Amino acid sequence: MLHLLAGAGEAPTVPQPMLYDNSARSHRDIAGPLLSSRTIVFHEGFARSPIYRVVDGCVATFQTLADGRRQIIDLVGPGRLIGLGASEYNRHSAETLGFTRLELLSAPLVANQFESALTETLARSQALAMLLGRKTAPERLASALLDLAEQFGRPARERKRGAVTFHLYPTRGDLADWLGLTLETVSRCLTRLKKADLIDIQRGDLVTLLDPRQLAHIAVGDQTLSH
Amino acid sequence: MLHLLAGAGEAPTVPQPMLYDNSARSHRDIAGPLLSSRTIVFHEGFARSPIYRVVDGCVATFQTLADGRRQIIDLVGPGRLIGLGASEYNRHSAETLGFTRLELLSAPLVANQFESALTETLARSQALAMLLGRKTAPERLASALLDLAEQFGRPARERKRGAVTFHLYPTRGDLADWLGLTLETVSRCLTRLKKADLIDIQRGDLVTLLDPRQLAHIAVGDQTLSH
DNA sequence: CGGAGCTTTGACACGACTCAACGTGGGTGG
DNA sequence: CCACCCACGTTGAGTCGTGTCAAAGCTCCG
Repeated sequence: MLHLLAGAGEAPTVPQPMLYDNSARSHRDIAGPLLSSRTIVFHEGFARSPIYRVVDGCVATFQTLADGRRQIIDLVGPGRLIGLGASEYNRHSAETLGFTRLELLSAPLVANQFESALTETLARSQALAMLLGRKTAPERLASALLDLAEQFGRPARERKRGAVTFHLYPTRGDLADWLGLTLETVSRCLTRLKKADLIDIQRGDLVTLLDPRQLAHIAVGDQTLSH
Repeated sequence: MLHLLAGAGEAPTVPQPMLYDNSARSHRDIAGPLLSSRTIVFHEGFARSPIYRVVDGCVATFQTLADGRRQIIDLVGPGRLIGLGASEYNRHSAETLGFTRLELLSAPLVANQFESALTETLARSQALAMLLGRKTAPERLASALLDLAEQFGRPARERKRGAVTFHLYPTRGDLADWLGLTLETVSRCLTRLKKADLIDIQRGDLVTLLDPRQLAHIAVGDQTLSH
């Protein structure tokens, strides 16, 4: 089920914060409505959205081709901003990947961190280009898991080799659309990573990186993954 | 032969414009030395470079993996800026792809257009991610040629269907590193585009787009290219 | 118990890569 | 001035990684 949060058709000169959540229509808080999974925050080509900070949860930003092919540009976790690269209209869409709380940033608050946030977003986008253009499927998965661990991870109870555990917001299909692969290839690579004892997945969405250092080696091609 | 332009090892707090060109060492002009092909302007991981405007020619920005795999992040033509996404150190390298004239931008000059230039760079980087993650080889080539025409093109003498001609700065290998392909695949796709009468290539580096509209259809997958 | 949505696994196909040979054009030095 | 060289480009044959299509397995939840 898809909910809409912001972005009517026309472009107000001053972007208007128009927050409402169909699934819980009582919410009108500027501060932070709780959005359910698969809520569209803003839509590519629509009037520029205001800028939000992800307080909790996960947001995917993505572009879509006419025939339905989708490329996820970034997965955004707590603390980071969404709605950045827009000009008059949004350059991409944004969708929540789980229960997510956003915080609307006021103009002065934004100005403060605008440049550094934009620079970081650019750096991540360029790292993604490197990944998409030149890395193999296992390298992409290793890179992705390390990134997610950094954004969503808490140190695991098991202290072995700095293991990290995190909640996996994206589905296999989301990961595929992020990493330029298919759902099946993502699944197969995760299986290989499990069999190599580099990761563990419990209950489908709880991931533990058992050996981040080795994953990092795989991520940059210093080491290959067996079949 | 590789020339070095900027970026010693250590990081000065205030980035120092240190322009010199080994191939013509008399140049010390801040205004605009003429750089020969394959000159490194700044290097990934080195102290942050100042920001330049490309006056004439072409600059490639790229990242490299330890094993030599290279991903070109952007090809930058006249009027656009390089050196943008850097923090304390450069996030990528930059190299000229032909005789190129740069202009050093002073701090106030930069501030003026910093945000819009950064936003445009981000938009281009995200478009590249879409291309790398989800487009086929012919679609990538069509997209690339249209982009280059916009940056380097002058309307061709022949007025047929809005044909455009431009000087092709990148080699087949450069295009491959930009589009996430191999040199051979790029060559084969260009041959197919020629045989379909969509483009023409004279003297190896002068490209004419004979039917930009149809190329645009191919670029977004609305139409496929015969073999 | 049954169904929906997501995941896993297998068999097969195909696009892009690899390896290799050959062609072409511009520059250099004998 | 020509022969040679070198970098770049083209083309072909065969391989391989990833995509496609299909079936079956989980897990949650009504």
